[in-house]
Amino acid sequence: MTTVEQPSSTAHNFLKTIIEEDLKSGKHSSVVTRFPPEPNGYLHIGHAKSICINFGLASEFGGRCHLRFDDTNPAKEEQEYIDSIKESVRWLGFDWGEHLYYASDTFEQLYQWAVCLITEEKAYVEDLNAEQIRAYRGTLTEPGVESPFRTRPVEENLDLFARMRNGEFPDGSHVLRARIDMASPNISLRDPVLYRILHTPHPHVGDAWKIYPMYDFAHGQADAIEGITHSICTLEFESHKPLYEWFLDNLPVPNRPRQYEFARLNLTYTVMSKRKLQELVQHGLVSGWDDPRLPTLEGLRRRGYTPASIRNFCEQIGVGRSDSWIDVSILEESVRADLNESAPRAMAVLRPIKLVIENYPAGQSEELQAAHHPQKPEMGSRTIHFSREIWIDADDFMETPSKGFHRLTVGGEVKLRFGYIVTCTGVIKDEQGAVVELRGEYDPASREGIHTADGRKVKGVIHWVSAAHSISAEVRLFDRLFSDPNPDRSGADYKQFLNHHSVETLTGCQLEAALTGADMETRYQFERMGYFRQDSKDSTPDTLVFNRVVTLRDVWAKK
RNA sequence: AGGGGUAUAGCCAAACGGUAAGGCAACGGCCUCUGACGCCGUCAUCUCUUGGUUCGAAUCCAGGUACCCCUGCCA
Repeated sequence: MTTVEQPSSTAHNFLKTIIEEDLKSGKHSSVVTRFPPEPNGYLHIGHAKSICINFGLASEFGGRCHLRFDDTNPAKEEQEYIDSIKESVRWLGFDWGEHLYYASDTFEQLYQWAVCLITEEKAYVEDLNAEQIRAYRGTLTEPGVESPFRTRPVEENLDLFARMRNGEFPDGSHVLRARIDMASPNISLRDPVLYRILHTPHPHVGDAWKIYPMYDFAHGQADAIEGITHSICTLEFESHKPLYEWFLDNLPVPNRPRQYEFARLNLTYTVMSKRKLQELVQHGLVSGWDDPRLPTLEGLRRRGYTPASIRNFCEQIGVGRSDSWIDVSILEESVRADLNESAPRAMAVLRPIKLVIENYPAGQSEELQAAHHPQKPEMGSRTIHFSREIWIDADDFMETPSKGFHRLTVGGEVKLRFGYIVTCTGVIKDEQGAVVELRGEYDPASREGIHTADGRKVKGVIHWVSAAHSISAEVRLFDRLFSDPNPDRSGADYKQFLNHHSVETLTGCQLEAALTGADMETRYQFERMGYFRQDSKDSTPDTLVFNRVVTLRDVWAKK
C-alpha cells in the first residue's frame, strides 16, 4: 500500500554481490553481520546508514545482525550512551534479538590471546612513553625505529603484562605492543599498541580491569568469537585491514570473518562529527543532543521524522566506496513521501489575522465535515466549525497583490478549504497603517466545489479556523542548522556558518478544535503548511507545542 | 623513492567485453477544494584524461590528473 517501501531487493550494491557470491560458493551458509558502536556518544543519521546496511543485509539474506558495543575505552564511554544507542536502534525498527554483545565481555579471552602472542614472541611490553613511541614510529615516508624493549625476554614480558593487569603500574607507564614490522609502509603495522593501562572503571565490567585492549586488538577477535561472516565498516578502517587479518592469522580464533568497507554518509547543511555535535551542545548553540535541528537520531525523532522515512532514505542513497555528499533535500523528500501517505490533515493558522464575515450572523455557527486525507476516504473525517469570525494566515492576504498571487486580496475572492467562498470587502488598519483585520462576505451557496454562483472558478483555496472554536498553540518552525552546504569546509570554523534563523517560535497559533488532546505520536499535515508533530518534551495537553518536521514542497514560494 | 582507496549527469548510483538502469533535483504539460499529492514528457552519442588491445571498451592494458584515508596509549 505505502509507496515509501522500496523494492530494496532490487537495489543492488557491491556488498550484496559479495554476499551472494559467498552464499553461492558455499563459503558461508548464512550471513552474520553486526552493528558495533562505541558507547561514547549519541547515534546520528550516519550511524543509521550503517545500521540499515548491517541489519538490512542480514534480513535480506536470512541471517542475523548483532548489536555489539565496542567498549574498549572506558575513559570515554558511559551507560547513558549504551541506553540511548539501544533505544535508537529499536526506534529505527531493528531487533537484535538475543544477540546483544559487549567487546568487554571478551576481555578475558583477549588477555589470554595476548599472552599467546607474547609466548610466541609476537608481542612485548614497552617501557617507552607515548611521546617516544610516536618518535620511534617514523613518518609517512620514513620507516620507524625498533624499540630497545622489542627484544625483551618472553618470561619478563609475561611477568610485566601480568603485573600490568594487576594494577601495579600507573597509567601510561607501559603498553603491550605487537611485534610486526617497524618499517612497514602501512603505519598500523609498525608494532601497534595492543593494551594500555587505564585505572578507570568501565561502564559494563566495572573495575575488573586495569588494562584495556585497543580497538584493533578487540574488534576482529570479537567478530571471530561471535561468528560474524561479513564485518562491514567505513572506509577509514581500510588501512587497518592487514592488522585485522594479522590477528586472525596469528591467534587460534574460532572463525574467520572478513572486513569490507563502505563510504560513510556526508550530509549537506549539517555536521556529523561527534566532536562538533558535542561542541554545539556544550556551547548552548543547540538545546541538547535531541535538538530537532541536529542530525542525531534523537533529534530527528523529536523533530518528527519517522523511522520508515530514515530507513527509506538509507535505501535510496545506496552504498558505495566513493566519497559522496548527499543533499539534505533527499532526507526531507523521504519524510514527505512517508507522511503524505500516513498523516491525517488538519488546519492550523500560524500567523493569524481575523476575517469577519459580515453577512454571517453573530453568535451563529455550523458544522462542516473535513476529510482526514484527500485520497484516502477510509481515514475518515473530522468536524470543523464555521462562524462569523475566522482566522486566516496573514500570508494568505495581500493588500497589493504581487503578480500571480491567487489568495485573498481586497475585492477578491477565495475558497475556504472545506467551507465557503468568501470575498474580502475591506481592511481595518491601525495608526501605523498596518492591516489588523479583514472584512468580508461569504456566498452561502458555495459549500461544494470551487465555482462561484456565476460559474467562475476561484483560483485560491486557503486554510482557516473558526475564531470561536480554535485552540491556541505554539509552533516551532525549523530550518537548516547551517547556511552553507558544507560547514566543514577546510580552513574555516564551521560555527561561522550557523544559520541564525534555524528556528522560529510562533506563539498564539490557532488550530482547529479537533486537535485538542491530539495524540503525541501522530504526525499531522497542517494543510498548505507542512508536516507537524508535537514536541515530545514541551507539549502538554494544556499548552500544545508542535514542531514542523518539514515544509510541503512549494513551487510558488520558489518564484 | 611511503602505503591504501576513489573518479559514470547538478547530487547519489547501476553496469562485470555486446552498445550508459533507477532515485533526487531541474524543466515543460495535465490534474487538483492543499500553489500539496498524483500523472505524462524532457534531461550522458557518453563514463576524470591521454594512448593502446578488440569486430566491439565505462568495463581489459599502459601513462597522466584530481580528491579522500593512514604518523592516538581514540574508535
